[in-house]
Amino acid sequence: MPKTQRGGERSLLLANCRYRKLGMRKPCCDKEDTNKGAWSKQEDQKLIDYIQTHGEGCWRSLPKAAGLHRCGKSCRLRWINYLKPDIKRGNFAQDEEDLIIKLHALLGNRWSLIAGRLPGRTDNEVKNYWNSHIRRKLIKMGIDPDNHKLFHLHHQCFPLLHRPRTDVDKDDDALPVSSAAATSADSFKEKPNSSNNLNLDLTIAFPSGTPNPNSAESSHNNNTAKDMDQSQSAPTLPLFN
DNA sequence: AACAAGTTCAACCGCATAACA
DNA sequence: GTGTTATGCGGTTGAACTTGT
Repeated sequence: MPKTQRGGERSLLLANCRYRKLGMRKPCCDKEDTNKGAWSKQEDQKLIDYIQTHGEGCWRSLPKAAGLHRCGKSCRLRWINYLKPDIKRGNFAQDEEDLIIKLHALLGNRWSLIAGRLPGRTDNEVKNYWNSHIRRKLIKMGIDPDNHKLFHLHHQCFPLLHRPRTDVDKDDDALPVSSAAATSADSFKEKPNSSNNLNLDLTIAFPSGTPNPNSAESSHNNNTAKDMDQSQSAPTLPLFN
C-alpha cells in the first residue's frame, strides 16, 4: 500500500490541532473544504489530467480549475515530488550518492541546486536521503556531515562524538576512523561514470536554456542567479581540509 | 506474539523574494 | 517607492513501516 494513502484524515486533524496548541498562524489556504494529508488516487489523477492538458503553472488557480480541494502549494509539491513523469524513483545509485556528498560539500543544504544535478531526483528526495542515509553513514565514518571534515580535527567542538568505538558501532559499512578518511577520499575521486545521465562536472553553470542572470532579459529564477553570482568560477571541493 | 525503538519519506509549514498592481 | 500576491525553498513533522528485544 502506498504511503501516500495512509491516514489522511488523521493528519488533517493533527495539523489543525497543532495550530491551536502552538499558537501558530493558520496557513492562507486552510479553508474548511481544503483537503490535507495524503493524496488519494483520484486526486492524483485529476492533477495529472489537468497538467497534461493545460501544463504547469498558475498553481493558485489550478486546484479550482482541476476540481481539487487542495491549496495550490500542495498541488505543486505533489506534482514536483511525486507525479511528474520524469521522476526517477527507487534507491540511489552509488554514483548518485557520491555526487550528493560532493555537491553538499560544495553547496551546503541547497537541496534544489543539488537535485538539479541529479536527473529525475527531487530536492525533497535528496534531502530525505541525505538525512536518513548519507548523514548517518558519514558520521559512522568519522566525518562531520555538516562540514565534511573528520571529527578528530575539531574534537574540542564535538567531544561526545569521540567516544571509544563500541560493538554498537560495528556494522557492515562501519569503518575505523583512520581508514574512513582514505576510503571516503577514494570514493570522492572521479571515477568512471556508471550512470550516463549524471552530470559529474561540478563547474557551476546555468542549465541549458536558462538565460544568464547577468544579462538584461533575465528576471526569472533569481535564487539560482544569486547562487551562481556567488560562485563565478568553477570551485574545487573543500573536502577534508 | 507483543511491544518498543528506530527509520523512512510524503506532506506540511514559515520565510524569502520575485512579480505585479 | 510601497503593498500585495504567487512561487520556490529548506526545515520539520508524524504516520506507516521495520527491526530489535
